[in-house]
Amino acid sequence: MRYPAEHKQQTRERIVKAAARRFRSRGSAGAAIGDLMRDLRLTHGGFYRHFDSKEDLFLAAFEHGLKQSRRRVAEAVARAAPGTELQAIVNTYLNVEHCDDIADGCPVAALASELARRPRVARAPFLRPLKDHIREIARFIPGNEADRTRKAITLFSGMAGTLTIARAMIDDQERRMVLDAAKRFYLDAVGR
Amino acid sequence: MRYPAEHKQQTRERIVKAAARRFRSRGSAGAAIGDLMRDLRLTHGGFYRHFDSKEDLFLAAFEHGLKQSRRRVAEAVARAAPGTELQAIVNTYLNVEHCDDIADGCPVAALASELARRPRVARAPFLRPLKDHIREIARFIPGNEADRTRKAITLFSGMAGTLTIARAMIDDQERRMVLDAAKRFYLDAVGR
DNA sequence: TGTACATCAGTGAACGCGCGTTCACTGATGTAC
DNA sequence: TGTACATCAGTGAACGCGCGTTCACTGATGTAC
Repeated sequence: MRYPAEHKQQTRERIVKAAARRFRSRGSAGAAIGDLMRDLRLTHGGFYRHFDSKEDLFLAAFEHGLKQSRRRVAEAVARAAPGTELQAIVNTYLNVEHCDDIADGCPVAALASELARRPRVARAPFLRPLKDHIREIARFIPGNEADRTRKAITLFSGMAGTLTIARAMIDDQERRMVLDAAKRFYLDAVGR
Repeated sequence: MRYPAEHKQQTRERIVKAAARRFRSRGSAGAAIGDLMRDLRLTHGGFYRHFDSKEDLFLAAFEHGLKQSRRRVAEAVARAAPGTELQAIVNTYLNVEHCDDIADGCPVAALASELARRPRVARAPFLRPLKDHIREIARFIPGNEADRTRKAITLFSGMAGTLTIARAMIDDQERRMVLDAAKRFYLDAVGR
């Protein structure tokens, strides 16, 4: 059967969205194309009308996840009182909801170690949007240009590491402690 | 053929050592038992004389990696002039050699996201030695007991996150920049 | 002291399963004439 | 205006491969008698 003009694009977006959740939750190796498509009421064969390979989808899913993150940051900044933007960013990242919601959480916290294992060439397209994201955070850090960038990447990668460790914790209270400790630490250190 | 008394224990250790390197380099899904054993001039069948399952080995490999890390920290502390232990720890972690040597590097930086995906019960044995490690770092942080622990876990998880991001970078100079920025940041923030 | 038997680390074939990818096919709609 | 053909998102069987795990077997050494 032939589908309306916009149909293909919509299907692609549905696949990317679902994949972005799945990859973050289970990792690349843990997320099977067949399962993904079945959940969308599609069959696995159709997948290759939209993507060249699983790796192709992985990139699209990572980009989608980063876009979500950037939107979250932008919203937090918009809601923040002038001068408190950076605190808002840290609060949006280091909280229990974000920690518990890996499926829709920061793709860097969920997938960076897998990214690091890919060959150099394969990493380039992942890094471009990642750097854009970091640049946006840098805007709200005091200091000169170079200083802001350095602090932004330290803050961002540090928060991602903390989120990952917090997710490995078993006890909910401990998880909260880890997140709160880092929150205070960064607000204190970067805001200075 | 029957082997000398100590032989089995030695073989087990060889497997754990090789696995600890392989898991960190390639992740759990990327490291196959067959390849691992072949590299050790053994056959895959023999593996199950030493371990119940791949997961069993994964735990042993993680513990081994953490032991390596703790030894490195202990050595850095021993070499450090009194009062500079914390700086020594940060310098030992956030440097290009550690960054380039994922196979023998911090297992938390390499494997924490995989750990976080395991079911709660499966995580407990991984967390025990991890907490010991963090407690050791806490010894060299100024402040009261609770404060030290909080700062130690923030520092450690933050550095692990930074190391992971640095490993994803393509440009060597950029990698160095990321590591140096974090080094300065943490020395400044924690030493205070 | 010598002999028969038990032990068990290691071997390698085999099993079963999951997964990424391919491919011939479907059939409703758009298009050319 | 009507008809024949092209298009192409989606289907589902099939392929090929890798991998974790099992299992019957090997054979040198330790042990019981």
